[in-house]
Amino acid sequence: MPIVTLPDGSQKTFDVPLTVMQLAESIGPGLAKACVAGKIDGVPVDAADLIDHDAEVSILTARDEEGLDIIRHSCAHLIGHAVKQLYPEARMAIGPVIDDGFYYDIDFGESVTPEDLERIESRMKELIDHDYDVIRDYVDRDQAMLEFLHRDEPYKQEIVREIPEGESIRLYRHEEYVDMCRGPHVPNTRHLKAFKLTKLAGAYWRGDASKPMLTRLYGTAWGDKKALKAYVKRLEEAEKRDHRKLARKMDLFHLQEEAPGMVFWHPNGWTLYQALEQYMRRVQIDNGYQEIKTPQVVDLSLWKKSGHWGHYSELMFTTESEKRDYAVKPMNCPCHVQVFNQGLKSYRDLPLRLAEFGSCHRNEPSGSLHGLMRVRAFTQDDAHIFCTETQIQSEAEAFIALTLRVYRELGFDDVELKLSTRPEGFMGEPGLWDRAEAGLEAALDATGLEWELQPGEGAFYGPKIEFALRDCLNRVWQCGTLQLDFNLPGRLGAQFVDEDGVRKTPVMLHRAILGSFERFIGILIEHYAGAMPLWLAPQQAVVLTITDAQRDYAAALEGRLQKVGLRVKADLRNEKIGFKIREHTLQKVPYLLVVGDKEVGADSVAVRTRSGENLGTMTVDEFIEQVGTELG
RNA sequence: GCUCAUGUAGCUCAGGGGUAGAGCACACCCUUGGUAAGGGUGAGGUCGACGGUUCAAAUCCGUCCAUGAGCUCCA
Repeated sequence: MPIVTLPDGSQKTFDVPLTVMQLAESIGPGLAKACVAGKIDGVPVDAADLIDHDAEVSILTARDEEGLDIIRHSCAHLIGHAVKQLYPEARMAIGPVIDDGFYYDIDFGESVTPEDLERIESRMKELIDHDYDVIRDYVDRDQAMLEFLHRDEPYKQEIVREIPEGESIRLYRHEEYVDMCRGPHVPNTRHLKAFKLTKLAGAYWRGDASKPMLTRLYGTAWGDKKALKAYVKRLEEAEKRDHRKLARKMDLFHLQEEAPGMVFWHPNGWTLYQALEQYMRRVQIDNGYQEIKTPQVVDLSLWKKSGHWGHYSELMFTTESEKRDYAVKPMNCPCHVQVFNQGLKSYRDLPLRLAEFGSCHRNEPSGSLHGLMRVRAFTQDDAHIFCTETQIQSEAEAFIALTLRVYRELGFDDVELKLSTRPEGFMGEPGLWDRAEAGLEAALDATGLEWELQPGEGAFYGPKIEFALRDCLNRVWQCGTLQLDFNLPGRLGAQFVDEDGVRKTPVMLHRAILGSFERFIGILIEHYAGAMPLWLAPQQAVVLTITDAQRDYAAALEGRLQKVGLRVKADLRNEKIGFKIREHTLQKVPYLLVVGDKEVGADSVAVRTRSGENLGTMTVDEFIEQVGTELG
């Protein structure tokens, strides 16, 4: 006699246990039709699952985020159904849900082309039109193993083997195809009509590069075709923000074959870069950092001593001269320790904060290069803080606060914070790690923001905090970082004389706010879709003449505005004003200053913004004052 | 590094076994026009590189390089 409590608080009493679907039917035929699954006391269940006790039950439909995920998950199974019909030799691995969609990793035993993807999608659509019911079976481990032995599915067998004995396993039958899954899944394929296979790629089995590479088929699925269409449209719009495309349009930088992963900055891009660097320099000076500069090329012996050669020799550029081997620096830390090591340091010198806009080279794997986001030559806004163990906490707190402030000022409120703690085989005494990790946790909690714990992901020499931002396609990129280091100072002989007169080894904090200028600028471009804030815009204003009669006035105005520090150019070309406005609007120049005979006579400009807003006519002094206020 | 795809004019792209095409950009001329593309003429290409097949390769095949998507990696 289950009493069912619905999400709106109403209750229904039934004489006998009933399925979720039967409950939906009792509420209304529309809901039954839309029902993809349910939740009993918060636990997602199949529509075919039984409600046999008093419970809070909700019906999931495509309108619920969870309902959508179920549709996506079922689409993955549908891939399996179609693939096994078309490619009986294919071996199915795993097919989970991801943001906006799903994928399936499959071992086809042959290469798969985009044409195959179309074929598979067509077959999936045919199968959907069967409107067949998805049948769910509960089996034990032996039965599941038998099923996948019969079907010769080695990857599924491997998964079954890892499921604890005695646990009930759910099999989902799609006509002749069977998949194994925690579920829940849709009761019928008619719920899967709004899907699309989007791309195909390679992916290692178990995410392990030493294991076979499988073919991953990606897809997206939605509650209805309208939502699918809107998603595709959204994606297209997002791709227009791609920093590589905008860089070409705005003439910011380029990359070319002869220097893969290394940036050729153009005047516009370098202006933006410089504006950002000046800003960061100011931030560092105001926060107790001292700027230094260290060599690009350093004898290999230092990299051996620091341990980097042992770990990263493959990824380092090397050179040789007069029978000495050198490496192009892949990071700044060992050099900063050299600066610290000059002269005997006292505890009174700590914390000592050394900053460098450090140019580094890493020979990243060719396949990982990605526009400005992943390059081989980059400049970090790097700094190392040498301090005592007791200073770690306050330094970490100050750094996190500073980083979040900088991000806010650059327009980012949505930052992903992660804490990575000790891995297996960590170095140093456990007590030190305990205190350090607790300190970082407390510092993160103090921000009041959500953060993610990544247990075991820290470096062997210390825990770390990461600050990550997202690009136009929602891909996550690590930017800021704070990394504790209990190893390097000792290795490279850094010492200070403590209060008690004893020489001790300082703790070192590696930290960067932007991470690298390259990556951060890439993120900035996509974040603003090229329309940079006034202070970062390569060109802040442009003077547009209507006819040649205003050439002298425009040229003089250009000089006058440059003199007050604005980045301004005059466009004196013999073109129609509409043409010039279009061009500079597309270039995302914040202010377009139109001058015709009327303005010449009144020492004024007609101001239009890149967003198309007409601010009307104002005197040149008024304009200067206005942008001065805006720039702060 | 791995899987798949792509590489043709400065850019965006079409074409495709018989030695190249469009739009925009560029140059020159006309036009002097008040808020998102005025008109005309012209110049511009070893079709990513190197091999192979062929009477003939930009086109077909192979290798390499770069780029894109994803995987792995990222001190």
